[in-house]
Amino acid sequence: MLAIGTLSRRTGTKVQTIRYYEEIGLMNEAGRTAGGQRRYFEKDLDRLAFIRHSRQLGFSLDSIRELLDLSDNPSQPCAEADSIARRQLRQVEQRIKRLQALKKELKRMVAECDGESVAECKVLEVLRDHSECLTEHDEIGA
Amino acid sequence: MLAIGTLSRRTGTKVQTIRYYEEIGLMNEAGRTAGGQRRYFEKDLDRLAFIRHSRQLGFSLDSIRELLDLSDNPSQPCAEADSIARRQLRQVEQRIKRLQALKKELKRMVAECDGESVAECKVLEVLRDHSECLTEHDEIGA
DNA sequence: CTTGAACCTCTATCTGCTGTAGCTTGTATC
DNA sequence: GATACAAGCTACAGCAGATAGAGGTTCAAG
Repeated sequence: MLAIGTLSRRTGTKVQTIRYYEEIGLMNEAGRTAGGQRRYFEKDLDRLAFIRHSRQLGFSLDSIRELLDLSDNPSQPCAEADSIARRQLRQVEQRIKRLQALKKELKRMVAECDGESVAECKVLEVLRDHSECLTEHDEIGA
Repeated sequence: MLAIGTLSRRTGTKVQTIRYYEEIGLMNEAGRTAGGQRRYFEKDLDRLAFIRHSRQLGFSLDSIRELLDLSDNPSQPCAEADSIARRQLRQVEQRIKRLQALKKELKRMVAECDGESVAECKVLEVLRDHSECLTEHDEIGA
């Protein structure tokens, strides 16, 4: 039987975060000692590791919920898991694209700044006037 | 005199967001009509445009606050604006790096999936076992 | 003068946690 | 068995950065 702190250490997850995952139904409700402390089995550790790893790959908690449901029913075809992963891949690719546009613009901004007074600062000038931008960047980098 | 809806349309900012910016002190408190509605000058529009453009380039509201302060005092040297922009550039570059590692891993995941049953789904398998990962990805893409 | 779009305030919600306060439990050591 | 104290517990507040809705008021065109 594992205490919550053990799961925490072994998965690199904050104790509060584990309790939070239970609260939102991502982790099953843990068994308790007579005194009310949570106790876990190895399978709970595996589930938590799955969640953390998915988070590291950028999946939302909702996507992870779907993936866990699939994982719990091993007889279905895995097309759905595949499509969730592809969706995530597309999102990551789009974010990269947007960030690269931002990077280009920021680079140009700082390259043109010659350290003169704020009055003629290129950085501030560009921020003031979007029309000076060379690239499109209409969405906020999320 | 411009109504809040006009600022909203001309900058692509939701009305609530403009009020939110006022609430947190990014926008100055607007003047009011006798009936209590906000009214703006062109300079407020410019300030809002500056904020939105900075947000599109990924600057945090705190950074924007600093940039606005600088912009309001045009006689100082612009080294500080420059360093804020450079910091932002570094952040963007790091995010791109992390996302590219994720992309690589996700690509491999979906490439190896052959549509068989969930039981042998590569996607789920990789999520279950971090040691199958080829790339490092220890931080969550933010 | 009437209509109705646009405005107002206030509060709640979202994502994904993280931190704090104040108290209780479990376990190792004496 | 007593004691110390790390680790657990609940409950609630807070972060960024908005966004949405309820329920009511104002402005401007016709």
